[in-house]
Amino acid sequence: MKTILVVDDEPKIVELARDYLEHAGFAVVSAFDGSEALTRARTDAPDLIVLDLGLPKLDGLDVARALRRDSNVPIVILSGRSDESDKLVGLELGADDYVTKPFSPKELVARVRAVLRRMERPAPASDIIRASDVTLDVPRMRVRAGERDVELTATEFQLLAALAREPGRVFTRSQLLDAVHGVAFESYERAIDAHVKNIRRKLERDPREPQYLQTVHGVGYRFRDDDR
Amino acid sequence: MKTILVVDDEPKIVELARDYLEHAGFAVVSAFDGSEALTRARTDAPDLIVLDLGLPKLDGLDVARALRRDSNVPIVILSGRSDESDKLVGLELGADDYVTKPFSPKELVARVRAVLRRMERPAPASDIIRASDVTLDVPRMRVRAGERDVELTATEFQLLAALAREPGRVFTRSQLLDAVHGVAFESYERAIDAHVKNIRRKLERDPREPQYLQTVHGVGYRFRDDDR
DNA sequence: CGCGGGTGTGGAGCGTTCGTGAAGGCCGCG
DNA sequence: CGCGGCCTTCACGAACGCTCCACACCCGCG
Repeated sequence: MKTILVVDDEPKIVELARDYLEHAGFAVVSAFDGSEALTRARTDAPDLIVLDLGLPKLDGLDVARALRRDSNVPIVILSGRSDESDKLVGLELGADDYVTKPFSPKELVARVRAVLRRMERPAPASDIIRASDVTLDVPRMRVRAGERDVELTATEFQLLAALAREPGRVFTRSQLLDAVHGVAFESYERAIDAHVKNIRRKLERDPREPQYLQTVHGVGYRFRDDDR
Repeated sequence: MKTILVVDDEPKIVELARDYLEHAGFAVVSAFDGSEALTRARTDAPDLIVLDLGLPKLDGLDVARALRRDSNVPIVILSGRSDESDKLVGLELGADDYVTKPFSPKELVARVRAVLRRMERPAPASDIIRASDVTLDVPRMRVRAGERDVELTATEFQLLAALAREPGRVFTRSQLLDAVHGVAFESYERAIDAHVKNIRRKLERDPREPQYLQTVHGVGYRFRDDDR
């Protein structure tokens, strides 16, 4: 269950928010001034913070800044006046959403839900290729080998993706050319060798002893298949 | 002029509310039990409903649920008992506000006004995009990078928003054109380059070493992804 | 063990893609 | 009707990376 920290100096606002948020299935903790907010943020580790800007003593802006310094917990701003809020809200402190008073509690709940949903982005599984300890993130065009990030060019990425999609399967140079360009692009097949060389240089720990991209003499290349 | 439907089985309450609401410039229709309330809600299409929970026959709760099924007309609950149970129940069915009896008619008017005001503004569709230390306030079309405010044109803003919504993801020029114009607007794809150049000039600390808008050679562009 | 074809590698060449400044055109505003 | 923004388009130079080559090395087979 997600925990929400509600910060406002007006108890009625806090209670209204608490009612609706708890009813929506959240656990709610509250704070009535800035320093209390910072303490609670540390101790209760909320998943999201609803923060009023007009706080006594420590202003909401300062609270937000302080929070941002060592965490990026999502923040939903409650801004008092809608005119003043124009300049301050969100921008200066990196809030994730804001609601202007007077607010509908239903809207608050909706925005809290929306922000939380936005935060969890587990990247669609189908767009991720895993093979051995190498991970390809296709939409981001990124590669990780173990703990290292690897920078590949577009063609190198496509070539590696084609191989890693079916670990163990052997691909001929011609097949790999097809994967890299569209279909039937006539060219020097040994260009593949050059790409493999460059991928190995960036991907392999010891390029002279390739672990991932294996050569199949007289046929082509394959990606290492762990369970075999 | 706005029409308010007042539902209560006690005529004195209805009259009290009617007096004050009409005086405040609303048209008022009334109903004294649940089924009448549903009929009037359909025929008179009120802009807001003031609903007592303790009704004979068809309970206020059931009325509210029935109303919610095919409309989202705002509802202000009049709860007889001041204990918490009614309040929670009211929340359950998505009331927009509640007033506990005995109530001050002035307070009722104030709440009705507040709820209607909220409804008019179709919820300041606040949407904030945060990526790296760049914040976009979409409804206000504002951008802030670190401590600096950045002025962008409409097209530049949309382009940046599209990229920053999914940090790290690589977009082709064609996809970005779609994001900027409607669907499939035919034009020179490299117009995107010009926009990227202009955004960089305003956004980046050193436009020759872009931190935020990264180019992916042969593919397109992406927004920096801090946490990989 | 020797031979031939296949593969690894560094580097050069060159086409493609990108960055940039500037010019043209559209549109809204005064 | 003129002016100023803004988007688009173009041209040119620079950067990038794909291709291709030359040569060394390796493997497999007779």
